[in-house]
Amino acid sequence: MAPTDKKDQKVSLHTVERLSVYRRKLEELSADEVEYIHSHQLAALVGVTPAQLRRDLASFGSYGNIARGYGVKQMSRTISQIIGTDSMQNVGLVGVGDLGRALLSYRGFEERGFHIAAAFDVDPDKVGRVFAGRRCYSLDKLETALVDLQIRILVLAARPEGLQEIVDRGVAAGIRSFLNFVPKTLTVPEGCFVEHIDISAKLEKLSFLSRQQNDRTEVAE
Amino acid sequence: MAPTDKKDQKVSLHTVERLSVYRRKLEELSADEVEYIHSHQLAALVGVTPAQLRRDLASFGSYGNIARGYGVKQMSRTISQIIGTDSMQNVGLVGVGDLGRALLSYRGFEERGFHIAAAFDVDPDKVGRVFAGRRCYSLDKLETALVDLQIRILVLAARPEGLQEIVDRGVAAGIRSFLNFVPKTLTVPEGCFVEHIDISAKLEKLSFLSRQQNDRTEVAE
DNA sequence: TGAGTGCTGTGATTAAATTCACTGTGTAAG
DNA sequence: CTTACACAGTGAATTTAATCACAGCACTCA
Repeated sequence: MAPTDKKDQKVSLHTVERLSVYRRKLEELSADEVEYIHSHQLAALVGVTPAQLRRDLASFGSYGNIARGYGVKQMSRTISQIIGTDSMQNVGLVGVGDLGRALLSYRGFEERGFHIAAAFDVDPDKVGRVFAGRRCYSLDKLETALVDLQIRILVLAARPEGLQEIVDRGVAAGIRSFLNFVPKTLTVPEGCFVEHIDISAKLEKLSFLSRQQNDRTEVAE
Repeated sequence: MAPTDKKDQKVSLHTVERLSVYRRKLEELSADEVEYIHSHQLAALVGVTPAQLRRDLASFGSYGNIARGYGVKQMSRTISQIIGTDSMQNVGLVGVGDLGRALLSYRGFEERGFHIAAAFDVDPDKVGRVFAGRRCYSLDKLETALVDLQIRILVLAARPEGLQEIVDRGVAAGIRSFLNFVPKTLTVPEGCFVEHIDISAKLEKLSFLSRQQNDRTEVAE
C-alpha cells in the first residue's frame, strides 16, 4: 500500500458527521434517479457551503467528474466504506423500556446498515418476551450474547442505576462503542467511545437560541 | 443598560452545549450537597479542560469565589438563566408513534424545564385518546393549540411525509424552534432553528471511530 | 500581620475549521 | 479543431475554538 494513501490521512470528526448527512441526501437523490450532482447543488440541499462539501469529499480522495459532478451512487458507496457501514453491523440494546421499544421498532437502522441483534433487560417480566421481533435476554447473558452475535456496538437505554457497571462489562467483553441515551456521564477506557444523545440538551440549545434572538430584537428596537 | 454588558457578547454555541453538560453535573452535585466546586474538579467530572470550563463560565461574566470555587447552586441557576430554562416552557409533540410515546413518558423533560403540553397526530384512532397523561389532538387543531398553550418549541416525531408542511404551519403560528427526530432535511426561514437528532448518524460516527482504530492498530502491528 | 498557597479570570498563543480564490481540466458548442 | 465555459480540487487566508500561562486576589497559617 502506498504510504501516502489519502485514507491514511486523519479525517476530522466534523467531516464524518457531515458525511452522514451527505449520504442520506445522496440516497434520496438516488431514489429519485439522479445520477450526477455538482457540489453547489448538493451543498445547497444539505445546507453547507460548496467549498466545505468539496473539502470534505477531498479529504478521502474523492474524484468527481468535472463536467458532470459527482456520481451519486458511487459517492454514496464510498462514504459507506469510509464510515464502515458497507456491511451490516450487529448492535445490542440495553433496556427495553419505552425508549428501548421505540428503538426496536424503528426501521431506520436496518436501512443504514445497523441491525439490533439482541435486547437485554433486568426485569424478569420482560426477559424471554419478544419485542418487535427481537427476543429480550436477561442481562446475565450479556457477555455470551455479545460474543455469539458478534455485537460491536451497545445502545444504552436503561435506568441510570448500575449503568456504569453494564458498560464495564461490555468493555470487558470487547465492546468499544456505546450509544448512550441515558442522562448520565459514563467513563470508558482509552480507545472506547461513548456517543451521548441528550434530548434535553438539544431543547436547551433551542431555548438559548430563541432567547438570544429575543434579546437581539429587543435591543434592535 | 451598560452598552458593554457581558450578556450582550456573543456566546459560542459550543459553549452553550457544554453549559448544558455542566448544569446537569451541577445538579447531581447539588443533590449530593456539594456547595462549592473548583474548575479543575468540575472539569474532570465532565471531561473538559479546566481552562475551557473557566472560559465558558467567564463568557457570561461568572464570578467564582477564588478560594472556594464556584457556588454549585448559584452557577446552576445562572446557567438556567442563560439558557432560558429558569421558567417552565411548553413544548408540543407532533406524532404519537412509538418514539412519540416514548418521549411522552420520559420524565427527564420536566426536570429540565420543559413540559410537553400537547401531542398531535393525524391518525383518527389516536386523536382524543390520552397518552401518558397528555391528550392527543388532531393536527387540524395545531395552530389554535400552539397559541392557546403558549407553545414555543415543536418536537417532530412523525412520518417524513408532509412534515415540511407541518413545520411551515408551525412557523406561521409563531414557532421558531424545532427538535427534529425524523431523518429528513427541513427548511425554515431565517430566525428559526431546527435541531436534528439523527440516531443513525451517531451510530455511523461510532462505526467510523472504531473502524479507524482498527486500521490504526493494523498499521501499528 | 505577613508570607505562602492555589485559585480565578484573561491576554496571548496555538490549533483547528472554514472560506476564499485561483489553477487546470473535461465537456460541449461553434 | 478551437474556444468558451463551469466546475473540481486545493494552496493560502481567514475565522473560530481551544489551550497556555500568568497577574492578582482570597484565604490560611505561622
